[in-house]
Amino acid sequence: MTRPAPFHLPHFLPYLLNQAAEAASQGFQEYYRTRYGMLRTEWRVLFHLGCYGTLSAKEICEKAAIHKTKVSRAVAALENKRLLTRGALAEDRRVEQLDLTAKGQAVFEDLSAAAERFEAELVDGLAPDDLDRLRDNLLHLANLRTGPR
Amino acid sequence: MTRPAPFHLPHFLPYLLNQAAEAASQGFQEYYRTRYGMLRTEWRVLFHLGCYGTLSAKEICEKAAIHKTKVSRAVAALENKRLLTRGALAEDRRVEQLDLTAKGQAVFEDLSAAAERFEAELVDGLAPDDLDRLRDNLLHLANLRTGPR
DNA sequence: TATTGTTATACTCTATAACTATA
DNA sequence: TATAGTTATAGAGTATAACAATA
Repeated sequence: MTRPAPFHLPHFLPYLLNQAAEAASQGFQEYYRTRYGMLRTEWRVLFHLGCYGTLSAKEICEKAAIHKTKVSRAVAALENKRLLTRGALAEDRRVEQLDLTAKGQAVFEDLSAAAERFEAELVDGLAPDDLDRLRDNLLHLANLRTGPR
Repeated sequence: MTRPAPFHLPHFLPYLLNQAAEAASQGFQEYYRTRYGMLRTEWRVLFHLGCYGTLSAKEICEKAAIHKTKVSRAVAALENKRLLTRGALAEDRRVEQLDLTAKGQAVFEDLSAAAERFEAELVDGLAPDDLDRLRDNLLHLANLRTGPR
């Protein structure tokens, strides 16, 4: 009688990645939620503008692999909080140029400093060499599929 | 004038982990959803019973770090699909022993074979040595926090 | 009183289709 | 016709509190 090789759940990459992602996001999530009442897509949009400067919604969609409906709602929420402004683009009036306000910039700076602190905690137990490889490998996995989100 | 070090979003571990986890889960998720109409917590519960044998709901909660309300609903769904049975425990009648039915076992075997195939695709571009380290590092990150879920 | 498990509820997240306006 | 962005809606995921039954 043949028995199938036993499946070892804790080694299954999609499972392991989800557990690690949830654990790693926890602290930062609580920070931006309680401190600024922001949701996940909101901080992501804010960080894209903070890191890359002026962008259109579509450019954020492409860079972050987030669906346009999610970006649209996040932009509206950030606008209500006075963290960004929309500017018209003369050449193409369908496009809106998004920019952080001074307040948005300040929030970005606080959040990115917090992000650095959380990350420092996370990588505390990892060898620097491991960390580089980890990032490379995660990036490789993330890019295996580039679909709508 | 001092400028803060620029924050590099694609290197931020919680972000990178989430992108990788989503991309990696995609294929398998579609498989168990379209083929068996199962949800995320359902396959996780099924796999715990398939991998470890008879368990109580509480034991699944602890092993998988899933909140008891989610496990409760997943167990009810799997029971409706005739994939598991509940048995009373004589010593403590609050506890229910959960076991896969023959059908549940068959589904587990099909899904775990599918999981192996998806994982093989994922790790295709990784050096075997990298993969071991990756698993170790992910496990380390996942265990930094063990909270309710 | 504490524990196992269920139910109710609300909020966040995701996915899709239909829409407006501009091109 | 196609593109940028919005709105509506439903389904999935998460979190919490209140509850029943048993210990």
